[in-house]
Amino acid sequence: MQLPTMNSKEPPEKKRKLVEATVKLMLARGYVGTTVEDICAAAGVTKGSFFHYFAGKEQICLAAMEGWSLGWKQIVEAARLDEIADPLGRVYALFEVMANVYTAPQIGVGCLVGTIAQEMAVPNALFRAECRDHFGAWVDGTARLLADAKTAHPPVRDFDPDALAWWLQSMVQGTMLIAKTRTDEAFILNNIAHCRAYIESLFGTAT
Amino acid sequence: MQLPTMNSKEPPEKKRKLVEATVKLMLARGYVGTTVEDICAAAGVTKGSFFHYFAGKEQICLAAMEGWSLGWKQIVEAARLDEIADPLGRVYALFEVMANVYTAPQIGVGCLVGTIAQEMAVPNALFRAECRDHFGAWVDGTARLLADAKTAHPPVRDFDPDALAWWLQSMVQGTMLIAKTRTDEAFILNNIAHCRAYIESLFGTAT
Amino acid sequence: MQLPTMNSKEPPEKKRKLVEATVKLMLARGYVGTTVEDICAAAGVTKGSFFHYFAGKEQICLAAMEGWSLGWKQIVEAARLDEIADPLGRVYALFEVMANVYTAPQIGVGCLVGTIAQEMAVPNALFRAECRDHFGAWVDGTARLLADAKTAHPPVRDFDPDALAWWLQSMVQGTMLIAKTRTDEAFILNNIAHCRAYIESLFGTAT
Amino acid sequence: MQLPTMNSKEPPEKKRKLVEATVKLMLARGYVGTTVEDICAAAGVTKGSFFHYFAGKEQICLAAMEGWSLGWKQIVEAARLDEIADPLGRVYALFEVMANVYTAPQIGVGCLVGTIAQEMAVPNALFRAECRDHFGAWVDGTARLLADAKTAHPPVRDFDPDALAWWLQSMVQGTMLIAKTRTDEAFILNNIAHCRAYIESLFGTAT
DNA sequence: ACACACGGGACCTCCCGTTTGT
DNA sequence: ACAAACGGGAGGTCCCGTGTGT
Repeated sequence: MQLPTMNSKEPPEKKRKLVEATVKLMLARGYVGTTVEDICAAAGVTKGSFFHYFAGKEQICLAAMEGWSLGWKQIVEAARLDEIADPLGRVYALFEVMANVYTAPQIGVGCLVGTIAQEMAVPNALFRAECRDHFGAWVDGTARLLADAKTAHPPVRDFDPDALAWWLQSMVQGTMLIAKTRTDEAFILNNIAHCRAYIESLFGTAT
Repeated sequence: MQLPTMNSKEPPEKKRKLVEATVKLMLARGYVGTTVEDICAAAGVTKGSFFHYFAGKEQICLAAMEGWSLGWKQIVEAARLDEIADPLGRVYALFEVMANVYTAPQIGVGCLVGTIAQEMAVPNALFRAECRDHFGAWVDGTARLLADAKTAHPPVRDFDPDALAWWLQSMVQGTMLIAKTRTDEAFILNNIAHCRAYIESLFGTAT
Repeated sequence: MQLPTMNSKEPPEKKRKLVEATVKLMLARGYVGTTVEDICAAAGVTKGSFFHYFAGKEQICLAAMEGWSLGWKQIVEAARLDEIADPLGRVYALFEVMANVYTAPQIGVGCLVGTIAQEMAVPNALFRAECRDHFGAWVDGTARLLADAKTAHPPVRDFDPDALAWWLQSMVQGTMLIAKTRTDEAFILNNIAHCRAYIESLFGTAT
Repeated sequence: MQLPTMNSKEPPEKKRKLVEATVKLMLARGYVGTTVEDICAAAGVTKGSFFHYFAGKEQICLAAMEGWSLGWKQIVEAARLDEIADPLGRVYALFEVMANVYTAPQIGVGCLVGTIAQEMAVPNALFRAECRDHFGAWVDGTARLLADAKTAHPPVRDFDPDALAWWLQSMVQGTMLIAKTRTDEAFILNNIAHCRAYIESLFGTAT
């Protein structure tokens, strides 16, 4: 007898490879431009396996977005923001994390959720909702940081944490989008710096 | 009887219709997701005519982006920013223009150049360069406004007009992207307000 | 119920059918004049299957030429020329074989390699090389027979076996070409007779 | 008032250019592989003119074959074979002419009639007949030379002038075909030499 | 769990010839 | 005589998903 997967809790190797390949490919070529066969080839898997694990392209894309969000969540968690005493410091630390990740050579430039949203949000209601939720989750986290900062440091200019978090997310998405057309990472750092400067101006901590 | 084109200088009616349809469709479905057949159907033109005017999908897309940029240029020109005495007022007026256009029910939400960039910038070098140039043109115009404002009003916090313009363009792109997943236009107005607030903080004109 | 392929070593039935149909159709209509749809219809196969087995029209054409050459090789081998004691007799026997095949109602008149060469050798480097090699293989075999004959029977007029073999192949190709415009097989036999007469004159065996 | 064509007897410049382009292109790419637009572009003419002079692709191809045959006729006539006293010498002189033309860099390698025949003789009855006639015309001329030679020099081995001429034409076609896959002109000269050697053997004039 | 033959259809490209106008 | 817009349709490619068997 043969043991299919040692740890029945972990997703099978092939399934993981497929999702990884999907993330990488769709990040670069978008949803429609990525074919199931491309994904299989990149994952070193046959189509038979693909359709064993996923009902179709749509499903693996959803899984890839889920994986993407989870990955970011882990990156942020790994930064141990909660160990930073000053709530406003946590916000600035988040900027640091983004600066580090976005300028490091990873799977590729861009945000998978944003890429899918741009292409599929209008024609496909499911993707629209899913992307909105992923954006929303990120925004919720950021809004919480901002709200905490606001509580700790009365801002010189009032703001709605939620609205500001959406604004920040917009900035992130726009930066990732334009970064696809440029090579210099100075642009990314510059954008982050301006965002930080704005936050500082709100809290009156500008030097 | 119908006259094909009275004025031989103007592009033929059908060609214009094709470009318009391309803008509208690609804005919503992206490049790959938009079919030449869709474009022809939307423009009320046969495929035979399509290939009479354009060498292929790529070419009509480039033409569509050109048209998109031109359209924006005309909108901004129509706003007669140069009639505003205060250079900084011109910057704020530009925000007004964007706010008006983005919240008006036009061809659809989003930016065509950004949509193409997201999907095609990585896999297609031609599109990458073209999108970069379109972004660059918009940025140049904005940077000029900012530079003029800087000359007229010494900022309380120094900034590079060019870098700030790229930051603003990123904001625009990110906002358009996320707007595809949301229905409320308050979000767009909120983002613009935050940008304006940042500019105000730079010039020390915040109330 | 039908078993797809019993012997996993043999190429699938459908693949073989496709190659056969390609040979037959391209022989008659040439490369460009033969459509993939025609091939599929003639083979009783769907286009989906076609592209499962072949990357494109070019590939199936190469396979068809390969099959054509292989078929001729088998025909010649079946003639058991090596059992003929006199090397010169083998040459004459080869003429017999050609006469038999060319006048028998087979898949159609003509040579597939020659047909493709005529149409594709100039514009397509791959086909040019491939056709040259197929011609070369046939020529090599014939040249060997001629060299053996020369060793056994000192010719009254010297000749280069290789050059003579190329001359013979030219004759074969020209005959097949012109045969496409004529219906009488006497023409083919007449051409072969003249070639044989020339060989006889070289060896001084003319009656 | 404007004179369309000075000499109303000569075909218009554009018409001639079209035929020339057709010859050149179809020689290289065959009939189906040559598009009307290609021809127009190569001739520096618009499609409007094309369809003014020719009813369609088929017609210009027929004209091109006619022109090709006429060209050869003129080349042979220019050789002034009739000024050669010995009829057999005329035959050998014809070989010289062919050797000169085929090894000179002309419009391209190959025979237009043979190229069209290979591709179109089977599926298109009109082309089949036309090609057969063009071949026949060449064969008739050669057969006459051979018949004259036979009258003047009793051959050591009898032959039918007509059948021998067809055999020679086959050789010519096969040589042109294979030449498309090779670059060395030595091959062409070698083939002609073998043909001449055979004729010599028939007349007993071999050295 | 996985491999692969297979089907149906969509998409881009482009071609031939006509129509319309100069 | 010539130029160009235009139409209809076909051809090559390829893609997603299913079925069948191991």
